[in-house]
Amino acid sequence: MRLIISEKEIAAKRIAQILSGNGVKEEKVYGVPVHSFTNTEGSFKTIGLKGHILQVEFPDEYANWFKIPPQNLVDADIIKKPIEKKIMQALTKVASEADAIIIATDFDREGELIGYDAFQVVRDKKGEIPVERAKFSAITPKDIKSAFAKLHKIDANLAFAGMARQDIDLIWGAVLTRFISLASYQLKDKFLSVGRVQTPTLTLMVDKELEIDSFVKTPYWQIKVNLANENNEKFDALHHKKRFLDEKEARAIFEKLPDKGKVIAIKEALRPLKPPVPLNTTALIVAANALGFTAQKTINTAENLYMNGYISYPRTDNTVYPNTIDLRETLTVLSNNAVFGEMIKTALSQKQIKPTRGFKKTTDHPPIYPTSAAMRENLSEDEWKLYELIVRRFVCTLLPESIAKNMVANIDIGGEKFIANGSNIIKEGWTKYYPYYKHVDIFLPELKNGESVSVLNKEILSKETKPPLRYTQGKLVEKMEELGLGTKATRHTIIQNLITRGYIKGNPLEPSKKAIAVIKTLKDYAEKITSPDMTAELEVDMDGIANGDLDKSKVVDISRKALKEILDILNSKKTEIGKAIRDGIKEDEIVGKCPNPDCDGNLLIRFSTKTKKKFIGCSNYPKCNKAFSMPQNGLILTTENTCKACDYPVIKVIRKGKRPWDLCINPQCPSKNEDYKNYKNKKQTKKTDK
DNA sequence: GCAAGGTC
Repeated sequence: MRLIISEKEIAAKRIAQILSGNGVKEEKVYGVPVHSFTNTEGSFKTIGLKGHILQVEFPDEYANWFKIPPQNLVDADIIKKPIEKKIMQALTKVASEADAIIIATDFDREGELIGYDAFQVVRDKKGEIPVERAKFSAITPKDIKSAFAKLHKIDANLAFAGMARQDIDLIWGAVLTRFISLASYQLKDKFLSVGRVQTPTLTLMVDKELEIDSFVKTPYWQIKVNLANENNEKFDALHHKKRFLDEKEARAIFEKLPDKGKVIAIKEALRPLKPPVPLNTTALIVAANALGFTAQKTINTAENLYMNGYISYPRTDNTVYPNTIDLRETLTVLSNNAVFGEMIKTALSQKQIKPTRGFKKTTDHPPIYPTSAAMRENLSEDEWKLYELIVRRFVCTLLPESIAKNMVANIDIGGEKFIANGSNIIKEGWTKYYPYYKHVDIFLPELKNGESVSVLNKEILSKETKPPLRYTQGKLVEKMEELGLGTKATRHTIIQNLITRGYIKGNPLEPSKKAIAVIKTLKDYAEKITSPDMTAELEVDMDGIANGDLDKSKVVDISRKALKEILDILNSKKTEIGKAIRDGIKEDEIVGKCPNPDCDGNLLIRFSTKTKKKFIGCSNYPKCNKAFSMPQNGLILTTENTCKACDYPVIKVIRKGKRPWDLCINPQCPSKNEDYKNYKNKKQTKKTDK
């Protein structure tokens, strides 16, 4: 029997179905599904992992943050700990009867590592066993059959490249996280995390915030006129000098504008509007973000759709359909839902279907596309919204382009040049079926050269330049991909982590003062960890390991050395760093407006030296002595929200292993407050337990 | 109690 190991259960099942000639038998081994079948090649079993089954860690003796100085972690051993015990047991049990292994994990670097780890686990238990690697980019019969007809060697070097990443991430992450947390006394639930991906990501938002803070608005003026042509069709035009920095100059022109003008030039151009390219994970997050989905919600919803067979695998970098996907067939399947009838008919009526293609062509999976027709009533509202987006996007990648006509007219009014723009779609292709893209139609009548126009109205618009915009989750994911930060499967988690750590909040995302302080000190003393360059350099090294030019342990050792140098500097500045970060944290501790009607103060998180407890008190103390109690444990975050029931400020409580909890600070709040009662009850039962 | 990477 040959054992096929895949990265996930659903793949194990489908591979068995595709390769079996005469049906598949499913059994459970330690609760893990194992699929058996026989074909002309012999007998096989398939088993699915759950991604990584091993995790890198420091040995237990390094667990205590106080006893072990961070620098001791730099050269500490790294062990691999099983994280999926049941799967390990099932894997070794089934493998004990196997005479060969076929690794069929995802066709990317982490897939190679996951497969290699699984192979090692088997070999440790059972001794040498032949191993081969199946490489495929989509779980379609065509792809799977040809992958298993031509098996490859397992690529140990590629797996070693992944291992270098694991080691470096753990060492840098643990050392710097512990250092910065210890230096600022932010411990347990409040620890301050640092990492190769999260810290440069946070830096993006902090830099943006600093740019916004230091932005100086410049006032400017525009002259706008409303005109009518000889047929009395009305339209707007703007003085060709779009921005007057001197109001007097604008006003002087404005005052002497006559009430007649003349068209002096007309330009028309046809502009093709290209249909969108196939969706990968980033593009899906961006598109769904425009519909109000957070990155996490998009991923969760897409996972559900995938698990129910409605869409293809949602974690992919690819934006080019492989030719093993039958596009016409897929369209036909989708037409089972009449909602998409007309759109699909239009797509199918083309003699030749020519899909668009994006810049990224990868081997991991196909782009995200719908795989079966879902009915609205079988999906949740969010699932339907996302599914509809994926269907429309898919069909639009197969539809012809639309064409817009852009017009520019130059108009002379008393010797001053004005410009009128117009745009409208003259041929509807894909845009007709893609409501997420809205072409801005600007009306401009048919004008003739030399035609006279009358000025119906004129105004001076007083405006200011605007600071740069904060990142939305979509824009941030896009930027991360551009900079090579994180992967398709992790970017949304990185953002989510930064939120629960109290580093960022809101929509668009805004960094806390704590985040600004952490990034500032890291930039001063550990610049490397704040820049995407660290990832870029690691990628180069990983390529070197993968193609055999570099040695994994050497790469890790060089990285250790760089970290040591940084840590020496950090240690010499420990006191200043701690103070700077604690000062930042204090600034975050404005809970909200004081509810006392005679008081204009802010509620702040304070510490009572008498009771040795944190509490919420008014900034106008002792004039105002409003005060509230608050939870003593966990990370407490302030929010901009007020209670729906009583309008008092709301705080967020984050504790390990628990859901973030929004808490109204008013003890007499009318909705008060099952959550709060539960919290108190639990605390009491905990005490009595002891 | 540390990271980032998989998957649920």
